[in-house]
Amino acid sequence: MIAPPPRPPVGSSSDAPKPLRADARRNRTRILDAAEAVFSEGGAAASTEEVANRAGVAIGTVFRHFPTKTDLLAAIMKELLRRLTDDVRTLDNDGDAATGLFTFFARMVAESAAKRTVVQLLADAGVGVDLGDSVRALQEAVGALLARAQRADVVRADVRLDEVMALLVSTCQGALHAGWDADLQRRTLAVVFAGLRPAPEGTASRR
Amino acid sequence: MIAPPPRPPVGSSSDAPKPLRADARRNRTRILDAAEAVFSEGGAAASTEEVANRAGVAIGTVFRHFPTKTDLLAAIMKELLRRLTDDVRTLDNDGDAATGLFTFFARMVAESAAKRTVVQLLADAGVGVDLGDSVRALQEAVGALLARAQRADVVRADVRLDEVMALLVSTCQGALHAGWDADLQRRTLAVVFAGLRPAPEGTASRR
Amino acid sequence: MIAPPPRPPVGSSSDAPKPLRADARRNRTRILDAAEAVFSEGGAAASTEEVANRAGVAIGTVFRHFPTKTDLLAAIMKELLRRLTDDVRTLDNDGDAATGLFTFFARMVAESAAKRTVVQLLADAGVGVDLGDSVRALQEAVGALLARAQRADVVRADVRLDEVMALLVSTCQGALHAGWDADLQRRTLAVVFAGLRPAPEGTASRR
Amino acid sequence: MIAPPPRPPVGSSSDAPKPLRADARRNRTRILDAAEAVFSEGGAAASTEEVANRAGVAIGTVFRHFPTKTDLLAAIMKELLRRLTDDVRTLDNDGDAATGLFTFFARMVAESAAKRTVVQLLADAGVGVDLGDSVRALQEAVGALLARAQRADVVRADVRLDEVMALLVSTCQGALHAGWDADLQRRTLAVVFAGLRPAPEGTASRR
DNA sequence: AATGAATGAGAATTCATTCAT
DNA sequence: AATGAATGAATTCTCATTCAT
Repeated sequence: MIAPPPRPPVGSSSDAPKPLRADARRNRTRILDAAEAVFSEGGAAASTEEVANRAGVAIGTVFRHFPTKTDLLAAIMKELLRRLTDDVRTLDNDGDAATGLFTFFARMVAESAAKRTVVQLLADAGVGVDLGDSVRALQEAVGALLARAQRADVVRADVRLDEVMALLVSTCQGALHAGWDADLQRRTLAVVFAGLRPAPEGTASRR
Repeated sequence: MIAPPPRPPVGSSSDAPKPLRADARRNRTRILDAAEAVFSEGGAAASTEEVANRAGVAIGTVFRHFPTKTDLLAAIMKELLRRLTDDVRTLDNDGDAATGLFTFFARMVAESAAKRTVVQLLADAGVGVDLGDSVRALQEAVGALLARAQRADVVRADVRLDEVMALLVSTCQGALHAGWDADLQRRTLAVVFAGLRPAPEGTASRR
Repeated sequence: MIAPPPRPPVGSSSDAPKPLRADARRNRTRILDAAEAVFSEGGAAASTEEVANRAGVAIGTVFRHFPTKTDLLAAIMKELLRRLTDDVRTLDNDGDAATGLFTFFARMVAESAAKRTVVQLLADAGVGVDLGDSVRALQEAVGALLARAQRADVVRADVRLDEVMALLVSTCQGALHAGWDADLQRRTLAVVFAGLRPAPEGTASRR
Repeated sequence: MIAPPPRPPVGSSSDAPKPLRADARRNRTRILDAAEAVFSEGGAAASTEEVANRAGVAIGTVFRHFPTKTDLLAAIMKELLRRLTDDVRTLDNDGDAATGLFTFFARMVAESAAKRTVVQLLADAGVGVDLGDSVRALQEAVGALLARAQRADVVRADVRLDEVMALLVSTCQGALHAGWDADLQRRTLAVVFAGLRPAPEGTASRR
């Protein structure tokens, strides 16, 4: 007579992290790792079967942990966003208001260049994956970094979080194209960073 | 008077634009138009059948003109790149060295925001599609624009074509994400443009 | 720019019987025949692949003709209902008002006993398959038969089409159970028929 | 006082109701209840996992009690048949020879209409489920009821148990189709009952 | 005995591509 | 050249059943 617990809606924020059996937790991790690798290489179009192979589990196991492919994609991306957010917060607490934002920006772009993950996934499968909270968390963390940078007067006061995020995402997305070597990365960021810095004394910034 | 079949352009693999029957040429055009629309809406994952439907031809006809789906994708993108290249050249011949590069940049980003085409395709199917010549042509055209802008002293002398293209692609890719309204577009570009402009007199640009 | 003709909704009554190519029509027939056989034997749970094998076509061909398994089931059942309806109409036009209804009833039960088709399918997959028109057609045809039988005074006047159909379906469904040999069939129908006949003179039918 | 394990009924294949631990017996009951509910709602295609959920046990527990899904289905149906048989016997011992058979018939059909159980299951999974003894028991009980009804002269003498069972199963099966409301049920049964009653005096029943 | 994770064989469906008409 | 039917591999997802904990 007891109704079965309804499957939690995809992407819901109540990620009830109920304690898993040891083997289950081990597999979950393996699957996430495999998925990150597989989707990084092949984009969201890569097959779930390939993920299972790479993780060394049967296909059914993947689907037991992530009932749909979308759930799996969402899980990877949330994990990634969590790591990034932590990273930003650390930079924010570390000190050096002058470089925090730029450091993070550069670091994220570098990582994108190495792994297609973030961006490729955002571009491909972005639709239909609900990441709400995770994205917001990252945004707020970056917001703090930006505020500090502005207080330290290394970023123009009229720059808003909006466009910083936009530039960040854009540059990361760009970074995964063939031909972006470390040098191009540096030079591209140099332009962006120059654009963020305050125009010196008498210079009217033409917007 | 019918021109003799022109020698295939260097580096292209069998573009042989051999003379087509009138109906065939008409179909080719329709297919390209339909494909651009379909792939813009649904990404490279959209089906070739859908393209055929939209073009009002049978599926076989699509494959007669473009032996593989990849060929079709390549053709669309070449066509697009050609249009862009023409656009740049026009701007270059028009005059106003001071604004050409910025105008083109802004125009392309705006178009990206409206149609997913360029970027979506680059992101999705980029792999395996050979666009060599077309991309080079666009790059050279932009290069000319950049050179003029630098001569007019509205872009820093040490900025290279490389990073301009990188910024262009990145920003376009960013532009198709939800939430990029016209205002965000303007503010994001403002940062990039500010980054491209020469640092006024005594300011040392820290790179 | 021309929108593709939308796939007609499942079970819609506009079965646009557009002229098919010869091979396509041949395959369609083969598939329907195979499907009738396969689903008769294994119930609606039988696999579409099995249908394809039996029909001697590839699985894709089955799905080209019937976009979902449900469509295929609906098609079989409509076909069957059509045959039955024709059968009833013939009996209705033939003459002998006294026996028409009983003959049809018996014939249908006999057929059910031989092939599980009708009933099995109705029972299994009935849900979700829209047969509206086809069923109504059969019902009306039987209604005519019933009316004649009542005018000929071989069926009680107070019997309604409703319960005749109910008895028909029930008996057919029963007929496919193991153990229904011809004799049991005859005896079971005898009871039903006796129940339909008018109670003689002074007998009050206790309902 | 606990009864000793009864000797397994003749003809059954290893029903060995060996004494179970208290919790095991409780689980067995819960599983059976859950299974009846689940399969009634979703037909035999419903998943065993769903049964486990509804019963509040793990899937492994279900399979420990019933090694295959078929075993579980068989168990439900046996249980159901047992209840029905008890019901018939009670009616048989109760008195009122004139109405016993009709009452039971009507009651069973009504129950079918409410719960798909009996019939749906018979139709869906009937194949491969061995119910031998249980069915026989029900049949004998109904046979007794029939004999009494015939002795009381409310059922024709030439009606055999065979066809009574056939009518019963058929009508139950029919009863679960959509549209069988209480009224249709009554009218349909009225025809069947009229068919079972003796033809009054001078009327020759045409069989 | 119970638990619940893992397995892996299907099942339905899609789609690029081929080929007979 | 065009048509559109046929092909069949690939993909996502389900579920009965097994097995380690």
